[in-house]
Amino acid sequence: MKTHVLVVDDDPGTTGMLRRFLAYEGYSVSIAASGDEALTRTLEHPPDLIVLDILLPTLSGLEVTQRLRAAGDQVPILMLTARDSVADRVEGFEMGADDYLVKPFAPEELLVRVKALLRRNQAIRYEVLRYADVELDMGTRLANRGTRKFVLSPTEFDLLALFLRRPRQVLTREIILNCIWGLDFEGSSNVLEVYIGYLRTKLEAEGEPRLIYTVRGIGYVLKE
Amino acid sequence: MKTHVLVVDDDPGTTGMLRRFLAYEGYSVSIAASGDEALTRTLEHPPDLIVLDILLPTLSGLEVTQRLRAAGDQVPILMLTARDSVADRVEGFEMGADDYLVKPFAPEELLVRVKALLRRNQAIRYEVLRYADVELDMGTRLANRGTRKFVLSPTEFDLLALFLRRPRQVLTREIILNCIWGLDFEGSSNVLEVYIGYLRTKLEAEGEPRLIYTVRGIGYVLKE
DNA sequence: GTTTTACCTGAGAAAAAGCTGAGAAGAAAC
DNA sequence: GTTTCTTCTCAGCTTTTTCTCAGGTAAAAC
Repeated sequence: MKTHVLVVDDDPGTTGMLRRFLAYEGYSVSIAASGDEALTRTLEHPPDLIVLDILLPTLSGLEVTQRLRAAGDQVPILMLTARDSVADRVEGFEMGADDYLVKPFAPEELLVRVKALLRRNQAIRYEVLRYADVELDMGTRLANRGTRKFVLSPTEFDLLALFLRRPRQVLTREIILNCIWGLDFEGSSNVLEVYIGYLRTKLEAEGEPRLIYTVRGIGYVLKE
Repeated sequence: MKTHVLVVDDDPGTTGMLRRFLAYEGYSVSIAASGDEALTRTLEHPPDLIVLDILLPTLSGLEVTQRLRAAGDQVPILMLTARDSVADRVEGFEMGADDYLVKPFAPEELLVRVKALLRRNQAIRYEVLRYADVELDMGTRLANRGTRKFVLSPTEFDLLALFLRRPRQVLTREIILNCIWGLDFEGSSNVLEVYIGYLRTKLEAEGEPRLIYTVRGIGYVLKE
């Protein structure tokens, strides 16, 4: 399946050029000429990347970005600006754009940035964490131990991911609390114990051997 | 092994100050005065974090960042800018810097950001302490003498670590009590003797030769 | 050789740390 | 509006760790 790029611009010259150029480079391309057309197309057929002009009819590129991010859409966005307006650039980043390009630009320059964004995004999207017979797919958010699949709540998921990124390392309670709950000090709460309990019942069900060990007075480890 | 910070600036005043300050805070510090020196040093001995001035001879901080990121290096970068230039800031983030600080800055402020970046990246390096045939892994918290593994309680662990950091050196009872128990004076307690005993039974089990010797009237030594 | 001092060690009390079931409060889905 | 899911707190319980005590042993002093 080809990587799909949505190009949003109201100038037919620009869109035509980008369509030909990106198609030639092996991408499948669709075009939108206005802000709300961009949103509609994104909902109908989510692209892998959006090239988005700032100056658009109906909704500006900034507004499109803002709405997509508000809806939780993480698609990489490459913004195009007519002039090198620092204010626009800053605002764009604030809204959640991932990169910028100033018009006029050389098509090769756009290609470099498109590739960089896709690489960055794919690396994150398709990461699967593994240790022993445990797998955690960061894309689908599914977990399994051997053939047994199980689902995790958001916090359980983050916690397991943290352990899977540092197998065999003892993670101190302090580090875990800080990474997962953002707590800088250890209060009187015992959330951590509770969530370790939750994770164990899911991770070590059906009499499977222990994977999360407690290191008394320090924290916990993931190990065989 | 200490966390390693590379400071890149062409002003000897700044680098000298940062070297002393960061060294005092427990980091190992190296200095580069130009952009390509920074790249060379990073390749030779990858640091855990880079403090990078924007204005540099040969290659600017922005270019250094760009090249490192292009090479797939994910090391956290803290940028220093002479003035609060929004354009520089945006460009810096675009290139892949992780945080920035406007000169002049208070050293404490830098420290806060350095710590935050290191924590975020979890670039905490653990060392393995060794003496004779004893190993103590600070990351996994596993101890072994030769092939025999054993586990230690938190206090036993701290005590053994203290000895392993100063092999062959006599540690006075006063120093040990202060380091491990935070006691400033020697009360009527005999915790120290008890814990030396615990450590010996674990460290010198199965007829292995003595490693912790008592120096009567003074304290204890770790030696062969 | 005896006394004194410092240290060792077994037993067990006290304290700390961690586990788990029950359930309240809030958020999200229906 | 109701139901479900998620997060978090609380309280009782279990386990481990820490520390004290008391009697014993070894080294130094006399």
